[in-house]
Amino acid sequence: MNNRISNSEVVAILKEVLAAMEIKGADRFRIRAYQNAVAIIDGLTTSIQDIWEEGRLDDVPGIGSALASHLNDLFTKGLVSEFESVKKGLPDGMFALLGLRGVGAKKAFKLAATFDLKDRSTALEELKKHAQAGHIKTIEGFGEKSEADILDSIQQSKTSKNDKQRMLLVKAEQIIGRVIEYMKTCPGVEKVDALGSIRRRNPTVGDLDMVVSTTDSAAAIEYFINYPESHDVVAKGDKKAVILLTGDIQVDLRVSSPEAYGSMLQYNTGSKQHNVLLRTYALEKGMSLSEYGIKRDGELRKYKTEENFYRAVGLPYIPPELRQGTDEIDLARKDQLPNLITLTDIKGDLQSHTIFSDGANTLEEMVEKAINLRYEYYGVTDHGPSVINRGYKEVERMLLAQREKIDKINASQNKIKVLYGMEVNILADATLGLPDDLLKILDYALGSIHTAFTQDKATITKRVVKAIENPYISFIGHPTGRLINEREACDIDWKIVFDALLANDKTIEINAQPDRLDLTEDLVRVAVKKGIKLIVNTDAHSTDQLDLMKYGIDTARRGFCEKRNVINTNSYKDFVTLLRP
DNA sequence: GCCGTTTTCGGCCCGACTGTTTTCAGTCG
Repeated sequence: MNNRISNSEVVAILKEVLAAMEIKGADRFRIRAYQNAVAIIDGLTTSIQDIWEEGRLDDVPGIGSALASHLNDLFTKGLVSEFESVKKGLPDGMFALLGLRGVGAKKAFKLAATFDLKDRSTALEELKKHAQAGHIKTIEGFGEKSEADILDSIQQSKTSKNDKQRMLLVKAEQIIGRVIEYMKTCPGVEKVDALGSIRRRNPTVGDLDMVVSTTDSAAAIEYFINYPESHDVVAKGDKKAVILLTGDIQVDLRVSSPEAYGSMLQYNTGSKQHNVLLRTYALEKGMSLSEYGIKRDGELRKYKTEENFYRAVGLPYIPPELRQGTDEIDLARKDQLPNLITLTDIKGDLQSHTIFSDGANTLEEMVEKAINLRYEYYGVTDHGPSVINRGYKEVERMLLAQREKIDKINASQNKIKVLYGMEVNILADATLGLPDDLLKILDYALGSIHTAFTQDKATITKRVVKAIENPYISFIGHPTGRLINEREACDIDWKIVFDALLANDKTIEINAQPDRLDLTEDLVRVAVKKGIKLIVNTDAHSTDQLDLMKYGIDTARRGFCEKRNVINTNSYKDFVTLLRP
C-alpha cells in the first residue's frame, strides 16, 4: 500500500518525458506513441498500477513492451532511467511551466533557457518576476498578450491549489442544460446537443462540449459568447468558440451545417482515442474522416446522421458509451458489439431507504413513487438497527413490525410487489451487523461495507467473500466503496471476489448514486465477461432519488452490460429465484 | 514506440484558433 502512484501522476511523468522528446527532436512517431499512451492512461478508470500488479498491462492498448518495461521500473524503483536520460541536459525549471495555459514544450524550454530556470520548485516564482518586469515580451515569438496570459496563468495556478477536479456527470448535465436551453433561442439554430464525455456518459466531466446545427454560424457564435453566465471568452473563431463560466467551468461550442451534422456529432462525441482508431481504420479502406464528412478520391461526402456516417465507414452504429478507444472498433467490425441494456429494461429497484433509517420519505411515499415509475417490484432496504445498542428483543420487534406493514401493503394492492430487505453492514471482523436469526425475517438482505475501508487487501477481500457465502445475503452493495473525488476504492482482490460470487451464485450491485457508480464500469465489464449476475439499484434516500436509475444504467452500458446480465430486468417470478438462489 | 483479416516491417488522424507573423509555429482537442 505504500508509495502508490496515481494515474494522473503517471500522466504527469509521461508528459514531462514527452516535452523533453519534443525539444530534443525525437522521432515524431515515437512522440505520438507517448501522446497516445498518455491519452489512454488518462482515460482509464482503473489504476494503472493495479493493472500492472495484476500483470494485465498487455491488455492496455497503446502500451507496448517498451512502455510496459518503463512502467515496471516506475512502480518497482520509483524511477525510470530511460526517462531520466531523455530529460538530461534540459533545464529542470521548464517542467514546472508545462501546466501553464498556452505553454507547451517549445515555449517552456525557451522560457527556462532564456531565464536560466534550473530549479523547478522556484521556476514559476522566477518566471512571474520576469513577466512583471516585462522581460517575456522581448523574447522572439512572445509578445504583450502572451506575457499577460502567462502572468495570469501563474496567478491562477496558485489560487486553485490542486488540479481542477472533474465534476460529476449529474452536475455537468445541469450546467450544460441551461446553455442548451439558451442556444435553442438563437435564431437559425436547428439542433443543440451536449457531446464529449457527457454524451459518452463518463462518470466525471472536465470541459463541457456542445454542438449546434445552424444555417448562420456567425450568429450562433456571437450568441454563444454572450451567454449571460459567461465571464470570459477564451477563443472565438468561425467554427468554434470557448467560454468560461463561474468557477472556470469551460464550455466549448462547435457549429455545424445541418448537412454535415452527423459527422460533427461523431467527431465531437469522441473519445479522442476512439476517433483516432476510427480514422485509422477508415484510412485502410481509402477514406479520410473529419468532422465535415468522408473524403474519398478527393471528394467530400456529408452525413446528416451519425448512423449514416458509421454505415458509410462500413461499421454498425457504435453507442457513445462504448466509444472508449479500446477494442470497440474491433468488435464492431466483427459485428460483436453488445446489445446494451436500456433504462426501460429495469423492472424494479432493490436498494432504497426510508425514515425507518436515514431516508427522507416514508415507506408509503417510496412505494407510490416506485408505482409511478411503472416498476413491477420494489425493495426497501433500510440500514439494520444495531443489536448491540438496542438489544436483540427490541430489534426483533422492530423487524417484525416492519414485516407486518409490508405484508399489509402487498395485500392491499396489486400494482407492485414490495420486498422487505435490509442493508446489513459487513463489519471489520467479517461478521454481519445482524444475526442470521433476524435476517430470516426478511425477504432478502444486501451486505455492504461502511467502516474500515482501508484494511489490507487480504483482510478486506476475505471480509467480502465471507458475506457472499452467507446464505441470507443476496448481493453486495456499492462494492468498491469509492466516492468519486472523495474516497478511493477499497483494495479488494476482485478475482477472488468474482470467483466467490460465481461459486455461490450471488449477485453484485451497480449502485446508481452519481458519486458512487459502483461497481465501477471497468469491473462491470470483467464481471459481464465472467457471467456474474448484476443488479442495478439507486440506493435512494428519498422519492426523488429513485429517478437516479439512469446513471446506474450508464455505468452498466459503459461496462458492456446486456439486459440478460442484470437480474432486475426480469419479471417478478424469475427475479425472485435469481435474487435468492 | 505501437501494431497486424494484405504487414514482425513500414506504416502511423484531422482540424481549429491564437499570437506573432506577413505565411506560420505552437498549442489544443
